[in-house]
Amino acid sequence: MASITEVARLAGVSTATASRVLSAADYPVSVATRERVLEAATQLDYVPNALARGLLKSRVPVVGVIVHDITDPYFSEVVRGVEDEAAAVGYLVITCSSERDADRERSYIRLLRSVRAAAVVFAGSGLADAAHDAEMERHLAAMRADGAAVVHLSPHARGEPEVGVDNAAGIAAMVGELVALGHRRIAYLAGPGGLYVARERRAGVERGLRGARIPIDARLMIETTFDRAGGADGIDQLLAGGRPFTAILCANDLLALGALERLAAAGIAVPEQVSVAGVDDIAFAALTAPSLSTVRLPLRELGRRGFAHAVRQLGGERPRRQVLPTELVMRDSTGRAPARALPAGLRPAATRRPAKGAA
Amino acid sequence: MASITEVARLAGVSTATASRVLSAADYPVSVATRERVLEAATQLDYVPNALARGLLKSRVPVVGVIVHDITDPYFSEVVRGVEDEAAAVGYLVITCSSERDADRERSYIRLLRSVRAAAVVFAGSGLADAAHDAEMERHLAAMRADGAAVVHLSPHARGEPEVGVDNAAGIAAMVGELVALGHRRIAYLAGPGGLYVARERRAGVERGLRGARIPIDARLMIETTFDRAGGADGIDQLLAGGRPFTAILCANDLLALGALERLAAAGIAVPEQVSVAGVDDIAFAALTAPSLSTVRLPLRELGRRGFAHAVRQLGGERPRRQVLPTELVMRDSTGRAPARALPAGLRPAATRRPAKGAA
DNA sequence: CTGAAAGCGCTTACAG
DNA sequence: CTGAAAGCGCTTACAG
Repeated sequence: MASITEVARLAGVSTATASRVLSAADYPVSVATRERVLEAATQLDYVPNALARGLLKSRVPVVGVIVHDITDPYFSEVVRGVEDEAAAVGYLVITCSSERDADRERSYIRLLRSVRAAAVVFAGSGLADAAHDAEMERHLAAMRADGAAVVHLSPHARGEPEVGVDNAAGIAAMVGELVALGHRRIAYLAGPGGLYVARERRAGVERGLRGARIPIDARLMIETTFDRAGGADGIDQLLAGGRPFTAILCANDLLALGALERLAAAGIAVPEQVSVAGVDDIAFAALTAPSLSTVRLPLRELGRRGFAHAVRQLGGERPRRQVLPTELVMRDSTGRAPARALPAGLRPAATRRPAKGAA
Repeated sequence: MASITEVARLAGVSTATASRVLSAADYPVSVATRERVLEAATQLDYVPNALARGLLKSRVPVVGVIVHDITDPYFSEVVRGVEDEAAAVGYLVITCSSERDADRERSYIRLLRSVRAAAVVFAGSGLADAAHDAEMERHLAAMRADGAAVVHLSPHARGEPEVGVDNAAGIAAMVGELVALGHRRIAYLAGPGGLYVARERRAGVERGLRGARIPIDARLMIETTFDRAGGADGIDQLLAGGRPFTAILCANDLLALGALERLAAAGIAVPEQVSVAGVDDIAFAALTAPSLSTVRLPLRELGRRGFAHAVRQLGGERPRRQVLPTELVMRDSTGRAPARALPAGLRPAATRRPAKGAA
């Protein structure tokens, strides 16, 4: 690959001059010289070496995005947002699926530091773990000290995200909507208790319940993982638990999908016997049967804004925190509360359930 | 951030020695010296500068993956496979959503070259376009000349992929399965005619049909985009076309999802009135109602093998081409052929359709 | 408006 | 087993 030296030679100028026309946007160079350099560059198919430049600036136009799993539609949507914005300014995006594993996260951060990524955005929420947090804080401090931008899109140990979403308000609104439909016994599949975003959403549910003067029944609040399997498990626990409920709110759509599947398998009609709702509005939420009512999060926009925030940081600004609005999307999985609450209202055929034992 | 110079100084050795213990895996260094260097490195939280190293080797441990859209579950799955394998050897993966747009693809390749990515894997299929192909070939030749690895996971202008899947065999098998279920009038939503993978799949369908001695009816072969909207459009065209059919095979699952939605909206029962099948087996294929019969492609494995192939290329090997097997997954969207074929068998209520006009 | 030269942080012959 | 030195491809004061 041709280097700037070769371009300079072909154009009959010094590398300094070549560099100035090729990268310093507004450095004064005579028109004739400029043209000769440009001509030489295209002739040699010159592609600037970002490593050499990065070595000088100790920063390369690359942003790392730490996600739980790029395969999870929540995260691929956020990454796409980052990518759209990044592409516009010539940045490349590195995807890091950490599986919320401290070791993987650590090693990704290290690699990102080693390539001198200009920015890192944490798309997912932090997992409460003091030791890991402390170490992560050290890494991030080092990155920042080196001039890199760090942006969070979800709550974490070190506080609120630079660009986020009002999880609590969104889900509280959904509680309100369910209450308006006549539901008073609302079960909640809460996601992992250690995840900050899950805590925030749970707080929103409790706020919504309190707002409707509905006492919080701890036995209807189930901790789960954050995937479809968690949704199925949650349903099993609720049915086994024996506490009546007419609606199931899920801390995210994946949980709701799992719940819907499990409910269908048990022959329980949605929304006739139970209403189900989620949070996120991933692409597939509109395609389930019945289609899923959910709290829409502006995922792609979150990614876009997150990257834009990083760019501003890099530019020396101290951009202000942003909270993007959520939106209720009521589809077919929610309806008026039935006369008889589950699990008492279960049809005999559906009472079969795993022998896990009741609470 | 501490440099190797500082580590060397703290350890009381030359940078050459420090470099040798820190990176040259098996260079002979006395145990005592080695320990002092390692000690100094951890004490200073030394993170090697991949840019400096990359500048020397003119290659950085980073792989770019060109996808159509990271948000498409097909591609996020492949990317995850690449990532899993890459993480194991300390490589980072850069995601490039090109939207199959020549300009975006071009600019991504340029950026990838500028950061001296060690490898680039093309996850998606090429789009037939002579001018673009020629330019791409130039870029790739330049990358290869510079020692970078280039791997394709799908057919393209320059031929067969280094690691691929037998698209034609997979879909031909699905045709066979439908024939076994009594279908003889099989419609096909073919995807974009310009896409090599779509051509390959179409050839598979035709092969399957010929194998069953079923004449190919061009009016049942519909060109579409490769997304849900294309599936819906395809259904509209088939219904408007008036040619009888009892099954609809789709060139990918996204198309099948769109078809399923449109069919449901039209009140047509699947599989009672029509069978529907796809290709890919994306995660959601199991969750549709009815669940989708499809040709499973080992997407994650494709990504893994693709990256492994690149690594071998980088190691100077000339690894052989691989074709991964596909697998038929029959779920609930396919069944025995009905007595009356669509669209003649349509219930009156479902004949309403867009005023697009018939073929 | 232009150029000579130093230096970013590494690795690697070359010499000892 | 260890070190001095050159050089990868850029950018940027500094001088003119």
